[in-house]
Amino acid sequence: MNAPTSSSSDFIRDIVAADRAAGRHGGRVVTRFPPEPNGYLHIGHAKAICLNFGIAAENPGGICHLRFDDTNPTTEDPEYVHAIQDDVRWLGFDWQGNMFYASDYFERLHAFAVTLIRKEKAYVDSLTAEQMREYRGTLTEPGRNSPFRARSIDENLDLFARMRAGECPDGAHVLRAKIDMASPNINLRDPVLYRIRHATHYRTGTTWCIYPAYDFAHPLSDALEGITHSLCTLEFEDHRPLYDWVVAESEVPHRPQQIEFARLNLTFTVMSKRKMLELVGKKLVAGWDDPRLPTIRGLRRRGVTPEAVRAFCEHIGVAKRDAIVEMQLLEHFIREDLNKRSPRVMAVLKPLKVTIDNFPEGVVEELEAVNNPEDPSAGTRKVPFSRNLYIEQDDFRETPPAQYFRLSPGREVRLRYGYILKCVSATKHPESGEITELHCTYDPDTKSGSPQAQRKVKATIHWVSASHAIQAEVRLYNPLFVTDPAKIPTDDEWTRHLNPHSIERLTGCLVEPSLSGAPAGARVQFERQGYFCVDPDSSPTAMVFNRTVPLKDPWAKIDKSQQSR
RNA sequence: UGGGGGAUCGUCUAGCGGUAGGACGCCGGUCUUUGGAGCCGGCUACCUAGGUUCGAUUCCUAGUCCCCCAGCCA
Repeated sequence: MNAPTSSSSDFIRDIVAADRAAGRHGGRVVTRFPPEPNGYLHIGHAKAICLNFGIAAENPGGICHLRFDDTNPTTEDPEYVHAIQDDVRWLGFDWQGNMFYASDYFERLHAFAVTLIRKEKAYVDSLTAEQMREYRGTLTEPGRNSPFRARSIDENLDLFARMRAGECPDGAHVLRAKIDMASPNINLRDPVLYRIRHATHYRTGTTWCIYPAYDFAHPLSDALEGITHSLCTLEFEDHRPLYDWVVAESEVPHRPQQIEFARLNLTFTVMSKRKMLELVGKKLVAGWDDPRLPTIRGLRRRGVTPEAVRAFCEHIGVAKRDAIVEMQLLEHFIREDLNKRSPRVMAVLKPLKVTIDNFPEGVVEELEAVNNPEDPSAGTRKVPFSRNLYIEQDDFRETPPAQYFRLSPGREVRLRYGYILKCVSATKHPESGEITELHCTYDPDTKSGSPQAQRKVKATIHWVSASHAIQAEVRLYNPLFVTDPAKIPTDDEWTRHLNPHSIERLTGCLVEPSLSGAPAGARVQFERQGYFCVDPDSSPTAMVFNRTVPLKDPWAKIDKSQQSR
């Protein structure tokens, strides 16, 4: 009992393992990731991707297909098809040539529909959408049979042919399964199998004007591809009897099995395509790759690595209960991953000028800095040190509170990789009283790493050399919502709950010169400021950095204790 | 008062009749030539009520609460 279990174990993997052990499907395991190309992939999709591709990879000979569920011509676009492939690949998965489109099955799907009509398992209904809704009944009342339900096979065949031939306007008829209008499961009350849509499909053009519905196309696509385990989210549980009905009545040789799991929800963000589309459409975010969005592209632009996403997905597990995962958990995996791979550099977000009065003018000393204390192989670099520096405004207090060990008049701190610095005086703006410059002295005997550098001071601060530092803009990304979306009561005007400070732009930041020419996507950790990623918009003279994980002020404890005094 | 699902620390998850485990988070300590890192310690959970059993988170019964379903979306 209570034996430690592998992190990649869940009820679905148990089912798959049991099926293999029982020799079902000839011991084969074939899964699929079936997005509709009507939007960009997000972290919720990443969960499904990791699950489907993961299960395939764990089972000898297992494969996972990528299939575009493109059965609705009005919402789909090749832009999404490309983006989806790109994102799946970026996440590190390979469909090994097994990429399919439901639209490639349209002819075969149509043939199945004709077969169903011949078996009197499907009929053409000519009720309007509103009438159909009335006939369907409610959750508590059974539905009634459509007056068209009794049409003859020949009439149905003829009508269905006319539908296909384009003789009927949108909405004139639909093809419905003949199941049971009194079923307590509403999905079984003669669901629509085909509808008329005079629209141009991004792949089949105007070849078709009738399109199969999800409930018809999906199970048959699975069957056609030999999918063994068709994993989908919980809201399709009620569709499983229909899924099985379609597969059974269509008499396909292969019987895939639908298994449902809970979709991923994250605090302080949205995962619904509809809402994301609204944010993008109303320009409340910059685009699908806005780093505040939980899209794969947004995460990527923020500097999140595929390894971090996969580690997160593996950790959250797969279960049937509804869950809302805390954003901090995702951030934990991002930090953990970045911590190992990000070189540390010094940066000053809110600069305060410092002049070292006893350091000669015009002299530049090269100090050696460690690139990554956790990875010796990352090596070292030279950082220029001179008479004029900038430090972080927060690293100086004119009247230091208790427990504040950084600079203040008369106090000493160590400059990271450099010398001990002593503050002599602070210059103030004559009117605002704002500190504009610090005059300091340094102790030449305290160079970092030198044997004489024994003296200890209470704090170490970071800095950049004024004449060497490069200009930067830093974008700080905060939670998208002020209130957790799960707690927002109504659906309308939900965008009012967006955090007005979800992005803060800091211009005039300074970073050390080693970052000059850092490519877009390069990840760094600014000493004490967090993890940042070079944005594609970056220019060599004024770099743009996106923060990957919201910052918790490391000194907050001190400041808090100050406030409460 | 229809049908389908689900309830374990604040959060996510393990458990399959035998001392309720892990992770995040939080709290405290420690280290310090960055820390938000590292290290050490602590925190809090089986929806309820019955029953079966030597023993129930696990099995049974009855409740309670939560989620999903009435698109010609997927």
